[in-house]
Amino acid sequence: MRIIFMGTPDFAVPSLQAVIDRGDEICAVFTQPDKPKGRGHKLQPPPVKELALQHGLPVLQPASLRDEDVQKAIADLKPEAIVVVAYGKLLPPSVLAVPPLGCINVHGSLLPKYRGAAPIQWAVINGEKNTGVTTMFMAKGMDTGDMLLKAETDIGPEETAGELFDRMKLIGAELLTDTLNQLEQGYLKGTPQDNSQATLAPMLKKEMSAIDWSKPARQIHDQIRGLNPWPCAAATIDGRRVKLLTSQVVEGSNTPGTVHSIDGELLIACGQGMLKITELQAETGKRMSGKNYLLGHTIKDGALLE
RNA sequence: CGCGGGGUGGAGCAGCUCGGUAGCUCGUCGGGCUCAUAACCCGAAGGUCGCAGGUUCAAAUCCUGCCCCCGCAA
Repeated sequence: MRIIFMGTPDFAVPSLQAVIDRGDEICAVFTQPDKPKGRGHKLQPPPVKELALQHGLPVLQPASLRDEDVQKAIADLKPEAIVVVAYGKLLPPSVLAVPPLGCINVHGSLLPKYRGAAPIQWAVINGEKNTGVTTMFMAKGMDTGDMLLKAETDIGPEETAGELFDRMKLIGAELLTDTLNQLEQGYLKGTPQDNSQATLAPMLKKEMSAIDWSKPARQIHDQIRGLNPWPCAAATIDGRRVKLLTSQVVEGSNTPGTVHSIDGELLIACGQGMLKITELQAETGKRMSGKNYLLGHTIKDGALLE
């Protein structure tokens, strides 16, 4: 099949690999422009670009798809299908109309739930027991198109969004392969979404890292693992900003926000139950266990801010 | 030249400003003690203080260069 692939981050890499492995004719790979990243603000290529270049695929990085020249270029490529995986840009209607087989998207949720930019993280934050990947035909709205195939997966009670991400990008790649295979054979049809069941999973914001310790430990635990690895739930201990990376819900109770050192473990009282901080990272430090943190940082029993 | 923090026995930290005995918590090993406890007590092993130069009678500490790690920001 003659395909244009559009994608940007790590999540899209296995999907691009899957298309490559299928032996499709990839006439172009669209990805976001290189951006200054990391210390030193060096320009860094998106992961998808790196893989594309390794395979000698033509890479295009337009700032916008609304540009008429860009749209014409896409049309001139005459793709049979456009595959979009976490591209990060909206496709205008004129682009959606280009490929005869349609624009196929890989989305990290069981649609119509969790439409939007951060479906995986929100599923964890909300304490969902399972989630999945959906492939669909793209339509005008945000993740509103007709659904093609789904693959479910359980969410572990301690699993972080990052870990789930790493699993789901592989599931997504497999599902994409199945979807393309079946589309090629011509018997796969889209199923409309039940809009009444739709929920939104908007982009995460840094402000979400603040913890309300009056909430039940369970909820805070979900917040911590859902925001890991970015932006990460954070607390201020002795005036130092500390990211809380992983945790466990334990028995106990005290004024919400109170810090305790019990059995050498770092515990924080919540509105209901307590939270054992199993892994954290201080401002300038490496990530380490709560135990190790306590070895080098004397913490008096006291309240936490933020 | 985006801003900033850090590399010290196995782990996490202090010491560096005001150069001169290697410190703390934990772990490890040996011994003791208790009905018991995240136990406790006594003792021991274990460190090229990231690397290389420089200043000095003397450098973990001051100066220079390099390597590695990390936070912010994006």
